[in-house]
Amino acid sequence: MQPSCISISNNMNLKDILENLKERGFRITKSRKFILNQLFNAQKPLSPFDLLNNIGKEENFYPNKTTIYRELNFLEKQKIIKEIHLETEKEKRYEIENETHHHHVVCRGCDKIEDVEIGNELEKKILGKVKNFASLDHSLEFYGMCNSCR
Amino acid sequence: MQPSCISISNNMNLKDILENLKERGFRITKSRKFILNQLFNAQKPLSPFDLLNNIGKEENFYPNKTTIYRELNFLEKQKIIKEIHLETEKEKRYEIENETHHHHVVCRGCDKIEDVEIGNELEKKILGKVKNFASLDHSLEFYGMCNSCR
DNA sequence: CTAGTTGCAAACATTTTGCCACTAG
DNA sequence: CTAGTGGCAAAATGTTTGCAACTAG
Repeated sequence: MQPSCISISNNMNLKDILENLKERGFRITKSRKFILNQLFNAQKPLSPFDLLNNIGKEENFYPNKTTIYRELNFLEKQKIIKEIHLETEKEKRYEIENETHHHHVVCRGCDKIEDVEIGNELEKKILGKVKNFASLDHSLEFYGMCNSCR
Repeated sequence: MQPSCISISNNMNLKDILENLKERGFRITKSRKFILNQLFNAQKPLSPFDLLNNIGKEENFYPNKTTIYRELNFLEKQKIIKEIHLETEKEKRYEIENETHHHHVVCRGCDKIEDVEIGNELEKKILGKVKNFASLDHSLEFYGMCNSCR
């Protein structure tokens, strides 16, 4: 059963998200809660590898690698999480979608990742530079050396 | 023999680049010329897959897959080409480095890729948004539907 | 009960490595 | 001649698939 469309309003918490999924016929499972918990508590976007690594640290529950990948794809399709591509690594990363729009800066030294907000006005100016394309989306990420690494 | 540092000045042509490499102890080989030729003539950044596909179309010369990857890495290290990451695909793409700084817009429909220039002023404003990081670099790519696809 | 979910093994796609042979200069 | 380069097979990495078994509601 795949209900038509989804609209996760901004700033939903973990409980709301799970509730919303349940109403739409999906289940609340351990893996689902595990991944969402991890992403909600992480200070930065997590990769499948990160998640696999964190398995078993909090409770003795050991989901399979396949489950992690499948669940991440599912949550992305539901627009609950979003994919982040960083040039400094080949793995994808994911973060909770329902946050204010932001970008990231990655330290080339220690791989630290911080959020960067550039403001609505600048965002609009940037998008305004592209002509003849509709449904325009964009990715903007920064790479540099943080204070402690240089 | 790996000479210390390189500075490819802007707007070098293929001959200059090869000359520069030769002076620094590297060789002018068929694979090297093949890849650079392809990248110079392409209308968009090329992936290893694209290059492998174009093998044998112009001359009967059949470099190995490994060679393509190795050469791309070499040329990138020499700052002759640069890597482009597009969210719509998992392969890396490469383009000649010595062009004016620009970004890309990718059509989600037909995968067409066009260059986007946003101007020095805006570039500076964007970089100015990141504090406490040095040697700051950034990637900015757009994704949307082109006129013919929507 | 039953559709959604999981585990396992195996397949896949992309990229890298080791090692030896080859070649541009 | 010799360091730089290339070919081949195999490994490594990250992700997906097929299928049968399991489970939340």
